Amino acid sequence: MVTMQDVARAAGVSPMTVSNVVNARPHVKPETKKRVLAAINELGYRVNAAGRSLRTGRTGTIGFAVPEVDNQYFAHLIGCVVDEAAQQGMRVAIEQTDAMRETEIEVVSTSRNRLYDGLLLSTAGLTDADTALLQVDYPIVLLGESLFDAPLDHIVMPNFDGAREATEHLIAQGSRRIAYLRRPDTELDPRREGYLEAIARVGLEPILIEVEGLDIASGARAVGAALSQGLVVDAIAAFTDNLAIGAVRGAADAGLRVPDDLRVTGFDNVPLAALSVPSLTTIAPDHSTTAHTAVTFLLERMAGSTVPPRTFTIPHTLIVRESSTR
Amino acid sequence: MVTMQDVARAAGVSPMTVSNVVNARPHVKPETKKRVLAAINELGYRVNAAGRSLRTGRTGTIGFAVPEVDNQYFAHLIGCVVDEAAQQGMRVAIEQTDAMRETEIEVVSTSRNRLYDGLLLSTAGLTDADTALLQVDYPIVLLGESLFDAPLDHIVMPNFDGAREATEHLIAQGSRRIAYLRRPDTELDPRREGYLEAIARVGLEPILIEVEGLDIASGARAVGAALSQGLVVDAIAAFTDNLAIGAVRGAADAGLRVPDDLRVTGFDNVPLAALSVPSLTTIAPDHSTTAHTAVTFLLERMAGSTVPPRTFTIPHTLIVRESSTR
DNA sequence: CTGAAAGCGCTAACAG
DNA sequence: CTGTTAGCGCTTTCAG
Repeated sequence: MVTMQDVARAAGVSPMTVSNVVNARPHVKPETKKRVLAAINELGYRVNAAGRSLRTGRTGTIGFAVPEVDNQYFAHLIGCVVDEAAQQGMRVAIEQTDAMRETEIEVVSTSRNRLYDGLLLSTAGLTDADTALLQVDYPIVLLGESLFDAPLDHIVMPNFDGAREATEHLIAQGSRRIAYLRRPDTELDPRREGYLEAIARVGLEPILIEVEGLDIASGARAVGAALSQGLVVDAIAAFTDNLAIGAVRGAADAGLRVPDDLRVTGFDNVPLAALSVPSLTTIAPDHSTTAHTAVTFLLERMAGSTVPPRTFTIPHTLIVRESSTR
Repeated sequence: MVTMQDVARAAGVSPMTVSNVVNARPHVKPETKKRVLAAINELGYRVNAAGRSLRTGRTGTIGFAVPEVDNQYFAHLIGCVVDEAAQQGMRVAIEQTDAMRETEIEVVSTSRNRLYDGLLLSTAGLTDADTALLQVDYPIVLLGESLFDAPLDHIVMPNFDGAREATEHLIAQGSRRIAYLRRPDTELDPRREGYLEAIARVGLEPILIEVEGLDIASGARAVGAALSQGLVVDAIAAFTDNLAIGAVRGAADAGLRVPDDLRVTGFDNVPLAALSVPSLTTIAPDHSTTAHTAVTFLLERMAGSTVPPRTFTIPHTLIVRESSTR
């Protein structure tokens, strides 16, 4: 391995000068700089990130822990975060937690994290009881659900309002038997609360269908099973776009067509939502604003900011497409 | 920051003993070990990855460079690779290259890579002329297209055979005006060659539709435009599932229904393929075998293997679904 | 079974 | 503008 020492020797300067050149610091005579660069090229020198990190205490990498990479919503968000971070000169390492509390805790607390200058944590499994675990000596920004309050910056989805608006839209379209396709495993779901509020406001009967997982197949199975068991509904508000797309498939399996027999709405506005057949009515959070705000908050903390923890609610719009209109 | 020194002092042992405990090495008296673990817990000690890396020369992280994270196919493959690597005790950092040659070169050659013990490179922009750039002092395994031959392990897609089989399937279904939805920017496309072979074998006329990008929207636009300009086809073999799903959308925009008016096949078998409406006939490469083989090859190289470069062709099957059958 | 010494590659602080 | 010194936290080596 070629070290700074080697380059310094070859160029007839000190390692410090090589360091100055490599880090583009001012006050290096052009002539010297040229000699150093030539030596770097000739020897094929690359700075050793471990040495630099050990010295500076920074790695230039932020971690991004997501429940699942293979999920339209997170895949898209990862793309946005990677772009945003790259603009600010940071790399992003992805950690997959499988939405499991243990894995999330492991990501936060094990040595792994020392490879990161900060962590974006899209948590799905942690609860109020775990907030103490989030008190670590590097910055964390929480992303996604707003299920508990740790003293950390927090980017939250417009869960309650978004789900309420989607449900109101279905009501306005004329649906009266509106089911909510609910996530499993948690009693705390602001989107369900939003749905329930809209339903209660006009005196309709709430109908809940529970899925096993958050993938498309789970949505298809749950809706297919419910319909074939004789459940009568004329609309479904799904917890996510993925589930909504699965619901369309499940309806097809039960011989129902969307939107003719059944209106469907999603949540997330993943890229596919605009392009599936039928295209999907959904709540669209602004993904790039999300990524931008999350990365900015984190970098500010990494730079030492001590302003009180902030909560940023992602702006959203209802996008009406084919799946809910006739 | 708590260091090994601190722990050693607190436990009344030497740093070396702490190291031995942390790394689960044998020959530490149980009693000593208990004392050390207690101190670690009390002080909240975490090993510093930079220090360890600097000393050992390894980081425990492999890089995975993909053209695009926000792409069904790669998102799914990333999930498989992360799982596979985790089983082997490795972390995965994702690099996004946007399929650009410059970015791919940057990933390979800049200092960034020193953070990785090895690199999985799913290349899309490099050509024969660039193979010299891939001669670096850490292992690289190439993934995906087989457009050039570098002296490296290479996992290749069953491009030619897969596309030929998909096209033959469309012919067997009765289609006679079969278009190939081709990727942009490259003259080298083994999938197109497979399509052309199948077409030529039965004396049909080849029809090529070119897309601008590889996302769903591009497929929709290209097919929608071609059909509305009067192109008459009764089947489309698409370069990828993404494009196929877009093609279904584009056909709908032009008033055609799949499979009634138009048969469609894809390539990749992304999770959505089974769950879209209509479900998508496609070539299914074995993703988990892909991930397993890629990670295994890379770890073998990292362990010092010097066997000649290997080429592994991913096994595949044709999965017939609704989009191509009436 | 445990410890002492040395050094991995880099850069902060200061001196010249 | 350039060099010297020192040390970041860890583990390898070898001695006890």
